[in-house]
Amino acid sequence: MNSSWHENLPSSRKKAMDELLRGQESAAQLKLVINQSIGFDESMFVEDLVKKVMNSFSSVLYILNGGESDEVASQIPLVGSPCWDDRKTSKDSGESTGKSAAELKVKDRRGCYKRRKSVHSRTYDSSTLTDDGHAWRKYGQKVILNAKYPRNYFRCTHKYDQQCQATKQVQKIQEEPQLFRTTYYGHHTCKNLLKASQFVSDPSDHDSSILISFNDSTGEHQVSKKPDNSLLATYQTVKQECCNREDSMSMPSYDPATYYNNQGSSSDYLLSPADHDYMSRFDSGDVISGVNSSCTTSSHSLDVDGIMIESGDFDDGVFGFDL
DNA sequence: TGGATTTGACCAAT
DNA sequence: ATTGGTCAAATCCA
Repeated sequence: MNSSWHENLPSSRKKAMDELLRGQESAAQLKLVINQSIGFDESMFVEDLVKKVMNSFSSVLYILNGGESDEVASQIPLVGSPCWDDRKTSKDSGESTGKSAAELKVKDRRGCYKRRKSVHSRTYDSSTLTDDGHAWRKYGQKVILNAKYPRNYFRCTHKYDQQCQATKQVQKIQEEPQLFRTTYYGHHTCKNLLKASQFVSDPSDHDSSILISFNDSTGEHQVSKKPDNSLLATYQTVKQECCNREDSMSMPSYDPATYYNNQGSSSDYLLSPADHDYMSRFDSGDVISGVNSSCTTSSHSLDVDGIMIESGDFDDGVFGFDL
């Protein structure tokens, strides 16, 4: 992600996008004002409306921007390319050509992945590893240079049956070994609706707050709970992210990711419990909100992130909360 | 026995 | 040449 997309646009389109961004910002501010002035029930209704408004902004921005995001484009293999994931097919074709399976395997894998650099990510720190509502499968662990703890790689369980491209990395934070840093890449395009009903936040958690860190240069943000003493009532999806080895991770359970599509200035926002609720409900729209998006590639979840990735290149604070 | 994890190897980016 | 992300065979486990 870089700043060129915005600079290179025709001036009329750029103006339109700037205007939309202002409208989006205003909607975000409106939400905050409303949250402070009305009751919980009304708040939920209003938040829903604001979310729809902001999604509309995001969708239009997305369309004006060409309807494509680096993230999505870079992570979905092209049909017919070596990465197009039908490993059975590639194996079968390998046998039919007479070349050794090993040789072909190596060739088939060429160019099948790229390093993440410009890809948007959401980083979330937590002292507990609890369920984020999705089924993950570990596919790798790597010792990282100058890092005391290894990095663990997870992909969505439905990568192959539903072509879901979501992945995440989990690593103990060296400075704070009691904390885990989870970085999410891509979006779930799987229909994993079973999880939604099980996604219940702990009422006791209302006393806690969340610290979100925005990083303008990278487009990243972090959401950390402080204090992190919450555990969800139900955890069920992470298959085996727990082990007892000292040099690895201790992952008793998984926290529902309270990361969410957000972007703004390089400031830290200390959210109120109400905001936490809000985030819990709308995060990952797919499984949590159930308001207007499902866990599909359609529209908003993707669009929003696509836009928000790039919005970091705008002036600080252009975006408040992206819903 | 099928699905999940482990772990060494492969490969692209730097 | 080094490093990080991914693959896939071997292994584990319910």
